[in-house]
This record gives sequence, structure tokens and C-alpha cells, in this order.
Amino acid sequence: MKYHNTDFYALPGGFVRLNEDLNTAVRIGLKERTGLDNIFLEQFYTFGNVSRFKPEIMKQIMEVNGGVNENVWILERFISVAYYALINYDDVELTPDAISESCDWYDLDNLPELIFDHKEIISKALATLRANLETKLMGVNLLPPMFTMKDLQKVYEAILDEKLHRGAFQRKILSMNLLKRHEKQFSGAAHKAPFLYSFER
Amino acid sequence: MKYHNTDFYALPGGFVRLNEDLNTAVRIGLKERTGLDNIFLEQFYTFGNVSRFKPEIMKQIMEVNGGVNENVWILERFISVAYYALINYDDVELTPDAISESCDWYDLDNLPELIFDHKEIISKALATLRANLETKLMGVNLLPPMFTMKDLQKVYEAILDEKLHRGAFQRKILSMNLLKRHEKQFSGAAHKAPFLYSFER
DNA sequence: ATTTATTGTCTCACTTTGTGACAATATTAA
DNA sequence: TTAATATTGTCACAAAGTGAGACAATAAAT
Repeated sequence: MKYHNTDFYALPGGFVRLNEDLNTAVRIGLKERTGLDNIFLEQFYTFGNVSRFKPEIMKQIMEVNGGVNENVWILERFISVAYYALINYDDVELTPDAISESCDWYDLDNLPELIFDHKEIISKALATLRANLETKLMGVNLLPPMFTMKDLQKVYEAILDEKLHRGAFQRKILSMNLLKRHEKQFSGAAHKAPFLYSFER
Repeated sequence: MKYHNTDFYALPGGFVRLNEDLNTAVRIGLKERTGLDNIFLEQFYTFGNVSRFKPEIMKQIMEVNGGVNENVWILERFISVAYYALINYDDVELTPDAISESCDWYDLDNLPELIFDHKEIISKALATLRANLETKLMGVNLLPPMFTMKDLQKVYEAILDEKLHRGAFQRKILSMNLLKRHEKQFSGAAHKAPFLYSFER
């Protein structure tokens, strides 16, 4: 997200209310930004260094948004519990919050400069996601209800940032017995039609 | 730890000061309880449900320890960032904090009943440790500087709670090239003396 | 000198993984 | 109608990894 009238970019985030579950706060924040419910979310790290906080930046942001009078607490040091979500790009309607002028997708290799330690947060998210990819589920939420093996392979290749061997990938995924195979679609392309799969079980 | 004049058992923990790094706070707490510095520590989850907090219990504990007047904040809901450490049992001098009457080791299969969600915290710690055992390091801090392959295998078997095949274990560990082999010790036992290893590299 | 327990290593079978090959097939081109 | 093209599902084979037992080596006790 980009804050109003600044050059500050940041990951979307929020605060946990005194009487609110941490996970609930995260889901509410996600819903506000994306409109999505029931999304796969994983907490991966809690960032708690004092040095990660820069009150000057926070002050600048708040001043553009009407001053800091009522919200003195926002100028104090805070600790951030970070989550990543797996979201289907196309399902999302991105909505900035009150103090931001935009909320957008950015390619990993084309990120704007981010405030605080948000770049590091992204690195850690990606590392955790890659490490979990083998054990945990797969393209849930990232794919439509029905998808081809190639679609799924592309998800894996995007996350791992490497090419996978087609035959081995198919063999491995099918051996997990997590996918249900459906009727073929006639895709309209000039080749054999692929099976469709879903995550049902 | 067991709190003074109660039947409440809890994991050791502490609070993060306003101007203190999260990781520093954890290391200080660990040092206070164990006397140990420079220990392998891994953050594994942040517990933030409102329901995990039971003010009645906290009140009881504080009343036995001189009332709650000055420490009203301790009766409010809090969020816990959980870490596990790998520690050599023998290096430790356990020291309870001011409000506890004991700080002790308990076998996993002989735990006292714990307050709040501390049982769940242990489960999650163990699950994370087991999952990381393959990828991450191994018995650092859990073993003396020099140890035998059998010592190391026992650490793995304790953590995983299963027997491992001796030959396969040795082959796998050695193939990691993380151990330095030293001179044999003459152990005094009635059999071939084992090599000694260290984690140096 | 013999026995006993444990170690270091090897071999064999079995499983998993990487790689290319093949036929099948939906569409386009000839 | 036939041939060409691209991609799919599957298999075969080699390479690598894993589980299990076997065997000689050896430190101490008998």
C-alpha cells in the first residue's frame, strides 16, 4: 500500500483490539483489503526488534492524515505478527485503508522500496512458504475450483522460482491422493485435452 | 514453574519492555532461569486468542504474591510469542522467578497440569522441533563439545520418540558433512571405542 | 586366550526421484 | 480428408536415497 501524499510503501497491516483474537484481527484486515473470507492464512514470524520502528516516518504519515493528537499510541514502538495468505489474484478487489491512497499487487522482482523492515518480512514469508510447500497443501485458494495439472505446476514453479519436470511433478502430486480427477474439458487448444482436478477429497 | 502457594504450573515466560528487543527479552529470561547464554533459540508461534487468558487465575497468583495494586496491566489480556531452546540438561542451574516457588524439568510424558494454553504451546513446540529436525541443525547445545555418534542418535530418538536404525543414521549424518571427527576416546567400556565428533567445521 | 558388547562399514533389496520417450488426441494447416 | 503441431498421460530406465541385516574390528572382562 502507498500512504497518502508520501512516497512510503508498506505491507498491509493493522492492530489487534484489546478484546480481539489475533487471528480474527488478521482475517478482518484481510477481508477489508481484499474482500475475501475463508482464506488460507499462515503465521510465519513475529518481528519485535526496537530498531524496526521509525517514529519519524510514522509521524510524517499521520501528519498528512490529520495529525497525531488522538493517536499518540501509534507513535510508540510496536511488535508485528506476520502472516501470509494464499489468494487467487482474480478473486480480489483491492481496497486501500483510510490513510493510504492505493493498495496494489507488485511482482516480487519489481517491488517498490518499503518502509521499516517490510522487505525482510517478505523475504521471510517467501522462505517459509517455500519450505512448507512440500509438506503443506498446495494451490488451494490460488486456483479456481477446477484446474489442470499444468495450472498447479505453474503455481509451484512461481512460488519456487524454478522449472519442474512435468512427468515427475504429475507423479508426485497424484501419489499424494489429494486431488480428485474430473471429466476432461475440451479446451479449444490444438492438442490433447487435459484432465481437470479439484482439491475435494 | 510452580507459583507460590498455588497448584498452578506454567511455562517460564516474561514480558517485553517498551524499549527492549523481543529476542533480547527472551534471552534475558532464559538466562535468568537457566544461567545460560548463547543458546539456540527458535520462535515457533505467537498465541493471541483472547480466550487463552484467564484473569481469575492471574489474580489468584498475584494475590499470593502481595496483591495486584501496582500491576493492573498484568490482569489484562496478553499475547505470547513462544520460543523453544535446545539446552544441555547438565549445564543448567534452574532458578525460579520471584513469584514462583520452583522451576524444574518434567518429562513430556509426566507433565503436571498447566495453566492457560501452555499444554498446547508445548505440543506446538514439539511439532515444530520435529519438523525442523531434518532440515535444521541437530544436537547443538544438547551435547557436550565432543560426543559420539550414539550420543547424537539418542538426541534424535528422544526428540522424535522413535528408534532409528544405527547404520542408516550414521550414514545420513556423516553425509551432511557437518561433523568433524576426532581421535577415539578409550571409553573404558568392554567394546570397540567409538569416534568422537564435534560440530565444528 | 576367550568371551562379550559395541563400533564402523558394507552389501543387498527396496523405494524414490530425474529424465527422456512414446502413443494419444484436439485443433489447425494443407 | 490427410498431415502437421502442440500438449497430454503414462511408462521405462537410470540414478540416488533408505531400511535392514551382516561382518570384521576392538576394548575390556573373564
